[in-house]
Amino acid sequence: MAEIAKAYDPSAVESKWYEEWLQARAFAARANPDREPHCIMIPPPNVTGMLHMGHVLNNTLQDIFTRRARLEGKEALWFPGTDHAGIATQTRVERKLRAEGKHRRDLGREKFVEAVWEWKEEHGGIILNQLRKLGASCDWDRTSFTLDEGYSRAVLTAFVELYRRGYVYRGLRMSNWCPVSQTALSNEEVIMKPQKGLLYKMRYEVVEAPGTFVEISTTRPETLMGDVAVAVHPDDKRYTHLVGKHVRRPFPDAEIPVIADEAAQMDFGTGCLKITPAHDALDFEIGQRHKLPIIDIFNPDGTLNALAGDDFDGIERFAARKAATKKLEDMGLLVGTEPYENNVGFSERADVPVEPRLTEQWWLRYPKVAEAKQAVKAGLLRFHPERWAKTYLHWLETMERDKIDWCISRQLWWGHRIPVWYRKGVLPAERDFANPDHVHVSVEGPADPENWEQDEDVLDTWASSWLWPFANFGWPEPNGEQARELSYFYPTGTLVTGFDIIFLWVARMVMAGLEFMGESKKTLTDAEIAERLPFRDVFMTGLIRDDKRRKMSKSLGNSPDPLNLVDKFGADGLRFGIVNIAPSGQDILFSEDRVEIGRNFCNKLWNACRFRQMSGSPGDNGGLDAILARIDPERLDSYDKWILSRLVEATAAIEGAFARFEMHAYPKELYEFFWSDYCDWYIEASKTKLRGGEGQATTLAVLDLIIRQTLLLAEPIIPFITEELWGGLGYRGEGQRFLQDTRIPTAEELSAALRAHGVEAGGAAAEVSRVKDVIARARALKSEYNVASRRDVRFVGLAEPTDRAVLEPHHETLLSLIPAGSIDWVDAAPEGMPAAVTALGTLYLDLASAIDVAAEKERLTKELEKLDKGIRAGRGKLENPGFVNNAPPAVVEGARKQLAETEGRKAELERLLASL
RNA sequence: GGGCGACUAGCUCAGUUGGUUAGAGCGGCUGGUUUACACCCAGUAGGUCGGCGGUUCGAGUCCGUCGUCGCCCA
Repeated sequence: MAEIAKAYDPSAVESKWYEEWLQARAFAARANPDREPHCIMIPPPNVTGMLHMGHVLNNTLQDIFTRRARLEGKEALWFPGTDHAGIATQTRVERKLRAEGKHRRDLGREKFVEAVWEWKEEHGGIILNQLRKLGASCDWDRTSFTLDEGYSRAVLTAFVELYRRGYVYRGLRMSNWCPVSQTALSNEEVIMKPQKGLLYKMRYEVVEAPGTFVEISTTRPETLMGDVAVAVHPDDKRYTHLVGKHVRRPFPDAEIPVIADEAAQMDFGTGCLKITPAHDALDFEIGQRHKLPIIDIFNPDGTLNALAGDDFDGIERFAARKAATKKLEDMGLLVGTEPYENNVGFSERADVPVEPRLTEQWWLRYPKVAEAKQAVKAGLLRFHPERWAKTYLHWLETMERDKIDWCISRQLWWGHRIPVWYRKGVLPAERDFANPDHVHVSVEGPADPENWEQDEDVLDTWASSWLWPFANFGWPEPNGEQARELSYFYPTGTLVTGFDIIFLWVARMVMAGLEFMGESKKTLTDAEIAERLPFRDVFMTGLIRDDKRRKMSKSLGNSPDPLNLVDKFGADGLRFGIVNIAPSGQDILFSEDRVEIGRNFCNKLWNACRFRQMSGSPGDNGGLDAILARIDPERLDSYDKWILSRLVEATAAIEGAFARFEMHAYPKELYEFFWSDYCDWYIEASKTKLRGGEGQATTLAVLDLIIRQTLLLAEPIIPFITEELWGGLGYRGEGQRFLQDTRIPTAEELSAALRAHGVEAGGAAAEVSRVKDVIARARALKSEYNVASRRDVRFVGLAEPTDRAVLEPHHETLLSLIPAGSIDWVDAAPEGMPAAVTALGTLYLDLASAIDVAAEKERLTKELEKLDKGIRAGRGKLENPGFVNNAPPAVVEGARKQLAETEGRKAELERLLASL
């Protein structure tokens, strides 16, 4: 590096290095028996999606895990790709068509799908390029897409296999219908939202007793045309006499029975429930129990049909609600309305209320549910933070208990078309799924396609992405290399994802892995579960919100474009910032000023290296041993030893953070060590030594050693700046291209290397902390007397000989760090000077002007009060036999020491006060 | 209705098997262009750790209970 600029400018550095990494294929990984495998599968973003802050956090974490693994000498694969996002993508293309006045049906299936592919080629992959800007170290040559040919084959194979194994069936059932997308949805794609609406109270006349009425409450009067009964609770004495009788449905005019069913809640409204089996899941069940007819009054697009009567035919459902209310009112049947809040299911993509609708769909009974639970219970699958395991288990248990199946068919064209063919000429009503002459299910399709018609529907996107961890390695028919990779990289290491898709994706991937990664088996042992799991650890990130706790959304305009943030803070700065503010698994309150710390840290790192460069000519930095060889252990002072032991500690702390998946602790530890300890104290203390003299070479080597390890510790989080500095300061070893080609020394290895070189780093901490105390108190005293900025002040010191002996070697450092012009040690307390009582004696500030006795008294008294509080606490403890007898000796000893020190300071303060 | 979580300085959060006199960043205030860094440095104010009770020699940390807020599932 020629000369380091004053401020770090990320933009040039970042694009330069990313280009170099790509050129060198630095992120390529392969099955390599010489190394431990480490594999992360990217949660595939929507192919036409754009990068948002959630992606930034999520992918930064994946990159951190991947880069750290590389530095640990593992074969690290981060597998990238995108999913086809059925509804989202299809909707976007349909919107474009609509702008041209066209509908997808005008194009026909084939042409429409072509149009979507064109859209995908044009807009797809943007998000992957955005990830490159972030520094993502994916093995890009592997970039996968869920509609790729090989991947599609896996999806169809899974369907066919599950059909053969009895998990997949076709059924006429209540499903969630999105009137905008006009497709069924799974439960997981329906978002419950509390809605403020009205509870309509209306009355139906009793047929057998004209002139008498029953009152019914409903939130959806527009469905009354589909009513087929009124239900009351069998124990409800108010209505016992009506059960078996009839009420009049006002329009279309009909007599419908009053039935008794336990599902009717006595305390809801009047206790009378209108039953509309075609448009409510509960009503459907009640209808089944009582063999009631089903009247579907809705069209697929959410308008009403002819069955609702001429008045309503073709009317949109919310307009119909108003019209029905009006009509009830006109007929004198509307008793009243009251404000009411209830939960309404919304389509995740289209954000409109879903209609419960009776349709024929393909369903999947979840496989390996027991094993999916066992995986967590046996500790084979771990969630971080751990509590998500409860959410996961709870969902699986509900799934099992309520026998909730997964609706996997979608009435779309963009996706994997369901590999089922129906014999032409066989009417749907007569279709026998057990008869292979009627229904053909296979990946290849029938041998005589002219006699068959393929199912129109496609599969849910999640029914393809749940195979992600193994379909990407060529399952079900991996070629030789893929087979080696599958057995090498699978099960993958850590899945990094948001808790919002724990059911949609995480739990399903687990079940898919358990079902397919190995021969078909009904039940699995723990050992088999361990082999088949798609990943061992699931790291859950929080949701990013704005600083007012609102979700980030386009409509609110509170969602910053990550690339703008990259421009502003650098990719490194953004990465550091976002990980630093992300608490473990909780919502993250994002604001730009909270990310500044990342940019600032990079600048600090940059300038610390700049300082090193300006402090002396480079030495051999080509490896840890080369640097150690430049250190003369005899010349290390306590500051050197202290910072080296802190380096080992920081290395260990970061190792611990990774081991425990405490990612928020990682940037904090780095920051604390490098900024607070190294820059604020060590560098400042080393400046006197760096001015020249025999120790200079050793000090420079210590700087080099600290920076080297810091760059290695920091690279996973800030890869660009570390790469730049790594090369610039000559750390690149023989034949190495990048920082990542170096193995990071563990804390143990580092401390062993230091010991082997004769450096005993431990033991200096206590001394350094006392010296720091002296400096801090001297600075505070200066500040108190408004001479903080003066470098020439004189201090007079009074200390026990042992304490003075400790301070003696630090004389120059004290002068430089306080700063002070001189410290003169005396044997008797001087008069008329304000004083600071430190851990190593008392320092008097020699002021030219007279001391303000009153102010000094106040200051000392205040400090005395603080000490008294501590002394009371300390004595309280030590006078308590329970504490002395029960607490660990080290704790008791610590308390004694502290009390003694505090009492010593107190005595000194009292003496000072008395002397005033 | 079932479940999960949060409550610590003005704000956002650390605080790992209970053990010094509870910390950081931002913000506030004071003073500083001392040749690494104003994306900086030094100093400083600010907290009955949501309330109450319990266990313990010792509780921000464990247990109970109440309160407030958030999320998930039905």
